[in-house]
Amino acid sequence: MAPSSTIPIGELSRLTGCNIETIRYYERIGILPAPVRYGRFRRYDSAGVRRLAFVRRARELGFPLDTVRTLLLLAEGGSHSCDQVRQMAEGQLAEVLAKRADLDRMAAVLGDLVEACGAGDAGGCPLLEALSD
Amino acid sequence: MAPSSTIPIGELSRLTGCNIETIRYYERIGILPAPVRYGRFRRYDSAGVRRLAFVRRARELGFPLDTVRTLLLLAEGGSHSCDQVRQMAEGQLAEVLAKRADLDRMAAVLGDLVEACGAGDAGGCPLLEALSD
DNA sequence: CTTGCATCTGTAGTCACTACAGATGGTAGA
DNA sequence: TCTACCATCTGTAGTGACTACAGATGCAAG
Repeated sequence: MAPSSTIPIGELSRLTGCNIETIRYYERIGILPAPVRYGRFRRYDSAGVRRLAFVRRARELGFPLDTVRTLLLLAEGGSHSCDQVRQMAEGQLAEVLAKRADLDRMAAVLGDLVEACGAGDAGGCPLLEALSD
Repeated sequence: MAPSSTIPIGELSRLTGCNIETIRYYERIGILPAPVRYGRFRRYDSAGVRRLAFVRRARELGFPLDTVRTLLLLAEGGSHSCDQVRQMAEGQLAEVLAKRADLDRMAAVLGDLVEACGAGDAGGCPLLEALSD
């Protein structure tokens, strides 16, 4: 019944797809609590796996680690503050959309330049000329 | 007729929209050559302005500084190697498209979660639950 | 017995800046 | 003349989120 911490860091890494170095890094900066040790070795339980999986999923959505910290607190403390969570998600969505708009612009310009470059121009490379203005 | 280096770093910054600290940083890492000095003060000429503008434009397309270095060399040395330039641009375009695809996925998930969160759920925050799996 | 594996600690490197602290020199106003 | 302000200078450290190493330790299998 007890969580029985038996999972070594390598297996945690495999289970979550998170680099071992990254796991230790998360511990160092307080995203993950220091786990039980047997001798020098970290051992994790299922709660540890769940916590790291949570972090990974939040990171995959682009939430910065500071926000992940807050999300973890809210997830722990019961979800009374759905409003706050939604606000953070909306902020993150706005970030993502802004970055996507940037990338769209870059892709459009790059696409044009690659095309112009392909249409073998006499004299100079149109891409370099575009950058030189 | 001589380039007559009279532009101080502050004006170069204004002309190119590039932060002063960034200009000095570019100099330190060899992206920009060390300019003429009058006393301790850097003075730039129009060639310096053009070079930095080139760098800025390349950076706006997301080219990493190492690639910008190469582009500068190619732009200087006459544009014999349009092929190489096009290859770099294609690589960069692929990067941009891949990142955009990532952001699309994030935006889709975040959009769904924000929406679910908005539809006031009884019990728990659907967003936190989704992260907790 | 030694080879290999997993783990450990601690530090430094990545990328592209950005932010200071503290010094210097010149001009302009009171 | 004093002082306030401005731009510039050098050098170092901080950012975010890792990643990469060096070098030690301990255990089990061949």
